Amino acid sequence: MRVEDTDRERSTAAAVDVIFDGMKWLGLEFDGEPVFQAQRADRHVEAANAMLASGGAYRDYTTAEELEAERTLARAEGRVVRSAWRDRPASDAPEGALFAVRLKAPLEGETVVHDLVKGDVTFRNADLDDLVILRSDGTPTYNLAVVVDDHEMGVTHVIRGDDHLNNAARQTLIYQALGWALPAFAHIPLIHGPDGAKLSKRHGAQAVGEFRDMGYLPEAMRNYLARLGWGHGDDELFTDAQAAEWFDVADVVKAPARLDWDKLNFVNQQYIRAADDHRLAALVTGVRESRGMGTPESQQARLTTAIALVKEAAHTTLQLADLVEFALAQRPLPLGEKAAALLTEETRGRLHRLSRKLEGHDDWSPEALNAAIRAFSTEEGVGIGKFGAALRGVLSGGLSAPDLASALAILGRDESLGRLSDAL
RNA sequence: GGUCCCUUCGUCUAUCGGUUAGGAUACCAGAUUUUCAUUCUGGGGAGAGGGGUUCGACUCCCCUAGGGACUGCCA
Repeated sequence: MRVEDTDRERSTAAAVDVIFDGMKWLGLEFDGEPVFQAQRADRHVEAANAMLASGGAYRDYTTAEELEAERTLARAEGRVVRSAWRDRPASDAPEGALFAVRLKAPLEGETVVHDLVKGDVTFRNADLDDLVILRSDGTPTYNLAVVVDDHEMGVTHVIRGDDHLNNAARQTLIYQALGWALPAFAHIPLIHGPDGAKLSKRHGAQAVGEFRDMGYLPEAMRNYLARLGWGHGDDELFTDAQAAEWFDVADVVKAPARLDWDKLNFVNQQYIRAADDHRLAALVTGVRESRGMGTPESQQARLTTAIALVKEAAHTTLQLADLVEFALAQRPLPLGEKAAALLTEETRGRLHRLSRKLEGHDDWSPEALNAAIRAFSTEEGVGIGKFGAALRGVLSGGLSAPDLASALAILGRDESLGRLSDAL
């Protein structure tokens, strides 16, 4: 684990925390202690000095204004930016002037990046500019730092977004200037938003933590994300172990994939079904808390029962919280307008008789209750539709609720009969 | 502008020269049903366009178009 924090401005403690939190939540663990790149600046500077000494780099005294002018000119001429100091003797340098250190890249020939995903990508060296490796304040830049750290940390595979494919060529030049062996490169496509625009850190970034807040399970995210840009036959749902066994960078798709909320929701639903009810209860309790709703310890058992009976309908834990809300509402429940309208004299009588029947009912399993409701319907000589909606309204207080038998089972005998008697 | 990358159903993908181009999701229809959902069954839906190479191209090559990345003393 390495935090690339060479940009001291952007890399705040909060920004770094987001990274660690996100990884921890996603369940992506790492070996050893994290390395903070900025703390290895001395090593990076040493490498830059070595390049300076061997002629692989040069001091650039160009001012910001001059650089800007050169940039416009270079663009107009359709060529890459070149510093005048590349070939000027350092003795020309103004006394005490600040300088940046640039890689002295070859002007001729070509550089080939052997990429595990994209294949061999060839760049003409003339199209590669002399990137800055040390800023005028003496701090190293990302491109130098990664090369030095990857080398010294023994990194064998550099797998990153394909927005770095161009950098791979220039970093290759740094490796060569330093006389180091290259790691294997694999540039994987970026993930785009549903509209096809790129989903990145600078454009309304979707930090992983946001998915947690939206009610997604980390294992569902792992599965969904793995399928974005990669496939293994017809397999859609698989474990981490299977993914690890099947995955090979070489199989990664070359084109960027779009994030599809519908499919993410479907995958998440599958994982919610498979998830442990107590774990889900804890998550739902958290969701309720963020909504300003408490879930007392005394309600936990009912919450867990409710989750077991309704979770198959939930795409997210947010929806799951909605689905169990009726079970945790406090008596007496307000009767919604619709439910009140359904409570005609006839229906009241019917629910009254049903209530008496349920009082004497021992088995409060959904199956038994379902049978009881059906039997009652037969006794009354009417379809369930005649009183089902009203019963639902009384039990749920207008909130969404599962089928009647499940709702009764979730609430339990006392609460169910209590809600009925409140309304009647 | 320049360099580089990419292009199979709406979306995610399978296919690695010979398939009725498969699956998932989404969508539509039907069934189930006490709301919503779930579940089940069925259905429509794709190789960007044009040239080659080949007995045969989604698969290989070229061109065009479209999309994207980079072009920073950011990462």
